[in-house]
Amino acid sequence: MGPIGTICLMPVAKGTSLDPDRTRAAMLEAATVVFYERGLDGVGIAELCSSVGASKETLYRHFGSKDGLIAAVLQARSDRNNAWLRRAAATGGDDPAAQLTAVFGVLGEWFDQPDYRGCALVNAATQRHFEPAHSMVVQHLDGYRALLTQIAAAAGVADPDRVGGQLLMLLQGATVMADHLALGRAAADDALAAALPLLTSGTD
Amino acid sequence: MGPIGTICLMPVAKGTSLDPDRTRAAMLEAATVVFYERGLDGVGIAELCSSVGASKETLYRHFGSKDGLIAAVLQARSDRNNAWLRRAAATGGDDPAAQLTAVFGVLGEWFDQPDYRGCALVNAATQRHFEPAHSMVVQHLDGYRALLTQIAAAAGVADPDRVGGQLLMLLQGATVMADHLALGRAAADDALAAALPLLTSGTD
DNA sequence: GCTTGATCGAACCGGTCGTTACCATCAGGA
DNA sequence: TCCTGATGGTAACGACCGGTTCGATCAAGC
Repeated sequence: MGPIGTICLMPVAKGTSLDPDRTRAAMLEAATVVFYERGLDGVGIAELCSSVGASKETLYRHFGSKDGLIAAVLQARSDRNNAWLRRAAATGGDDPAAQLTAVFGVLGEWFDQPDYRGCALVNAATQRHFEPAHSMVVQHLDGYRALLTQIAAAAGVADPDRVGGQLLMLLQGATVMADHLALGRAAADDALAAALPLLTSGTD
Repeated sequence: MGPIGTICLMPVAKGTSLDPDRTRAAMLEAATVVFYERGLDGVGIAELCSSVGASKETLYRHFGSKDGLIAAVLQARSDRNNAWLRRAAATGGDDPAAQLTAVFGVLGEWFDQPDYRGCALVNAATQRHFEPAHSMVVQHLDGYRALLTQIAAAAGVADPDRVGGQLLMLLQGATVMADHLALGRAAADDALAAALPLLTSGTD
């Protein structure tokens, strides 16, 4: 397994700074990719720094510690993924079924990407090692659940909270199975097929 | 975080052997508990050995390496969990819905246990570090899926393979959510409620 | 009684890791 | 022009870990 590659930004010389926090952004992006691909313990600080052409001291000035870097990476990923799903749901207009279909549609696209490795937040919390991961994954999943509950409520189901949780179960189950069983978008399609009836079963 | 505690068996003196492979069983049980609780990298060989009162040499004679020990632990857990679900399904008699209810019933009991930490196989594959974990989790999930597909087929659904996969999604999603969101048996109940309609929707 | 083999305890090795410190360097502002 | 500050590079530190080896010890079988 070679070095990280392809992420190197910041072709600056010894003492240049080039941008106030462009360095921080480059580190965050490189860490996001490599932590997701190889796990939080699969890459060390030294390799991470050398891959972006930065020094350890710079990393520690920006993030304080490896855990601080991990927390920043996870927060960014959580925000981005939640925004993805919400933007997708918005394309469904006012139809809850269309919203749900759109959500599982982008999910399927994600599953098909060759570097798909499951949910970064859940993975990080699983390979726990530091505490913030737990509260971050809770916040992350609650963000998903809020969106799904909102869709369920718009569909007029009897118990939106419960249906929202069930939809999140299907989403997470598909995420896990697409990862370990390499199912690709088929996992999202099957999950959607199981999810759609939930929107209409308990309606009033 | 103190030592492992409470697992210590084998109160044997220096050169006694007490049992041919009782030592092996004790190591396997201690490793099963602590690997599940603290992660594969959360405990070292030295602590594991001292917790059961064994020496490193004995561990390496029995398992060859830490990865060998992990593989043995995961295989035992996979076999045991699959047997659990199959035994539960058997209590449902010939009624597929009753079988499914029984399966999610034992799942709920599991979720309620205070030391519940999700699926050990999936967790191990997530915090990858050695290759066998991947094929083992595939085999593990396929065992689950075979059972669920069989139930779906008995219910007479149009596409048992597809429904089996959807049921496995609900099972895995509930497993993940019960872990990180500490939902307990409610997760299994909600998953069952979403699963039962799948048995009757596409029947012929 | 002696041999065989399993075991413990301890030391040891090579490696990796996160973190800190120091230094030379260079850009930009006073 | 000089100072300030962010930077890259290097080295070192302390801790831990997986794995190996060795000697002492004791039970069991011939």
